[in-house]
Amino acid sequence: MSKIEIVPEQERLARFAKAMGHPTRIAILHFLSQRNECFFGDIHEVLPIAKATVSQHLSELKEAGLIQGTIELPKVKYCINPDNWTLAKQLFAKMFDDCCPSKKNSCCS
Amino acid sequence: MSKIEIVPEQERLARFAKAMGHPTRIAILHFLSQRNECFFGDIHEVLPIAKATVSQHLSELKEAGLIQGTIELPKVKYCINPDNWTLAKQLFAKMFDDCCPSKKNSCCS
DNA sequence: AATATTATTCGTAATTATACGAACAAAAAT
DNA sequence: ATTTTTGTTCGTATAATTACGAATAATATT
Repeated sequence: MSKIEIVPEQERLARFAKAMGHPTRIAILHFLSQRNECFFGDIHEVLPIAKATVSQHLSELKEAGLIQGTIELPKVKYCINPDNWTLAKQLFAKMFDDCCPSKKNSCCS
Repeated sequence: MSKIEIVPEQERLARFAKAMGHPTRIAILHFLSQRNECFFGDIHEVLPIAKATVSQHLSELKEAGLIQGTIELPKVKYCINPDNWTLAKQLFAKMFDDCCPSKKNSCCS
């Protein structure tokens, strides 16, 4: 049997998933998705955690590519990264459509 | 401003995402999605890691609910958990549809 | 120049994740 | 009864994550 080779697309999907793998970061993404104006302070204000921790979570989301931040002194404005958001959406959809229960002859029959 | 409350649905989504947040586990899910028969040995055979590690990754996926394992002595058969697979698919889709770039007046305009 | 505002980075502690080989468990085959 | 087959669990080492307060940076305001 040939070995599994993990392709870049799978690495990317795992990276997106990892970034989404914390309740606070899901909450941040949801919050960002509901607002036009999204400054760091707004996000921090509604979360029960220290600002250093909020900043860390935002970094994780930013490094994964799911959000982007722009400096608007003295504030920093965050928002969803639309291109990568679309990419992530597609990669997840592809993954989930790859298999059951929609597909016949699946392992889940 | 009211505080964010993380709802169970978001906890569940984060749990799914966390389980998918490793390239090896993405590869395992993809492998399972492509096969009818999925024994532990088949999975281990195609991965370049120790069986103890494979078992750990399968546990993580199982505890998150994405897969299920049934004993067929002396083997263990793994497959996608169809109900939770559908749930995960829906939760991710809902998350990604919640926001841009499909939505107008989004934060990403 | 000094102070205030805003958010990141630093330093650190505690927890969790990842990986391995060895030991173990359970039943089938000899 | 012993051996073989198949996976899990144990013990352990290393790395990464999560969280906090304090320190810092960068600019605007006074």
